[in-house]
Amino acid sequence: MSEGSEKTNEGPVPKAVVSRLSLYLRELQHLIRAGSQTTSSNQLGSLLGFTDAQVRKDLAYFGHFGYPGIGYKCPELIQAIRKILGTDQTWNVAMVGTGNLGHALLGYKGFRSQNFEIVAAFDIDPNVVGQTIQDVPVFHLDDLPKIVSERHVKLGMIMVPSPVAQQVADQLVAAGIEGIVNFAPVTLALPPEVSLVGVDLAIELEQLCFNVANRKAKAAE
Amino acid sequence: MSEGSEKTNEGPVPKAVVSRLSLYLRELQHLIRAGSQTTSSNQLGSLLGFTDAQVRKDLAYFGHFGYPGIGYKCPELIQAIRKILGTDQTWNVAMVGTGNLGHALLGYKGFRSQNFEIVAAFDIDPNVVGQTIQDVPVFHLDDLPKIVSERHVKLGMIMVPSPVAQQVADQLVAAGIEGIVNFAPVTLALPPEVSLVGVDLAIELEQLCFNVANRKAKAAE
DNA sequence: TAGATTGTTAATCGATTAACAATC
DNA sequence: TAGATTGTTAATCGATTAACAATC
Repeated sequence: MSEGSEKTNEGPVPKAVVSRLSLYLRELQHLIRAGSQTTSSNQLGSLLGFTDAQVRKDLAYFGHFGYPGIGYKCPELIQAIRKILGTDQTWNVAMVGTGNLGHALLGYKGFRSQNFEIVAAFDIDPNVVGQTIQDVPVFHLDDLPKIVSERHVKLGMIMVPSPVAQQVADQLVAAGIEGIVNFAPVTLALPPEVSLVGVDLAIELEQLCFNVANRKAKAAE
Repeated sequence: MSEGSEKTNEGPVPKAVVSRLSLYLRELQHLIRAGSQTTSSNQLGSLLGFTDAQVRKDLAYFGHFGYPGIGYKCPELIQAIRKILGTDQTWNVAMVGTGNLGHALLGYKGFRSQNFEIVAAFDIDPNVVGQTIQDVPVFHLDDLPKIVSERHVKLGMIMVPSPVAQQVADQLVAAGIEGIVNFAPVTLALPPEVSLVGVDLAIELEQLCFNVANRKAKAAE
């Protein structure tokens, strides 16, 4: 087995590389389900629309995972990428806001299968506090610091209305959360040591819009 | 008023520029709500974590929207960006899949406020077909081509389980849809003339994970 | 062996930033 | 006028791709 632990490439890892790593992982999991035990940078790249060189370069940031002449062994590479991303262990997640979207996401199976576990939800509505949604207990927002500390929660998801998103973010940070996924369509100001990913559904549609509206211009180029 | 219609910069517009355009728009809308009638590339950039040069360069792809010595007039720039993105007119959207997540998104207010209207939902479950969810009628998937054509639907959202996502995508394409937001955690193969945006919630958490796990290494750089 | 494929270097390409004349 | 800020060019920086020796 190739020893992949030594990082061959110095310097910070570009954000784009890390996001492709997640795509490689997802694709490898599909390949395994489809019965492939082995793949290549060419196959992996083609499936995702990247060049083979890109795939190899991305992986080379973190070590040597392939076999010249052979390619990559799917289960092995999956394990390697999981370790790089940190998802070889389970991460506890807190969700703040149990409205339509939060409620729905509490039942989403896709998290646990990638080693994320929503261990607590938070709200201020007395009608939901104390309840259980999809086996997840709902606490009052005031209990956030206590639960985060007790359950070693490092990641949080913000599913509250925009006007209160920043204040909820501040509370998450104060409670010791280290990374936040924000679904509210606002820009959050956070200390630099806290990581942030924003998901704005209207913006995703806008991007599509631009492409569709400029489709013909694009085709003509 | 500055005439911003002539594109000053030739060639295709980078994807990153278009996505920042959406952020500028969102920020401008906040500024207006906060009472600002005017802003500058410096202010807009600072709020979002970009340089002022980046903001001006991005806008320069599409025209001259600012006033030297003054800055940008918020309402005017909002209108200009809307026009660039194509969201100065309403886009009809079809949603396929009315499970937890689809159901929740049918009630999401953030779409209409940016000029997107979900005019129809689709499913194959006889228990939901014929119903109305949040004022949106649910049709059988077989009716997709008819409704897409009748209602001039150009955009679709895939909210079905992963195993059927590709086949639903094919049906959307066959029905004449021109852009798709895919929430299923799979890579879709689409003809090049159809635009695709993928939203994978587990991947968003993975990105966070990597940053948190490498937080100390990053801080030391 | 011949064919396939890796890891890595060098070349290319594209995107960001700095700087500044023009403008208000 | 002096101060502020744009649009744009040139310089810098970083990311992608091509190419190939090394390996199986």
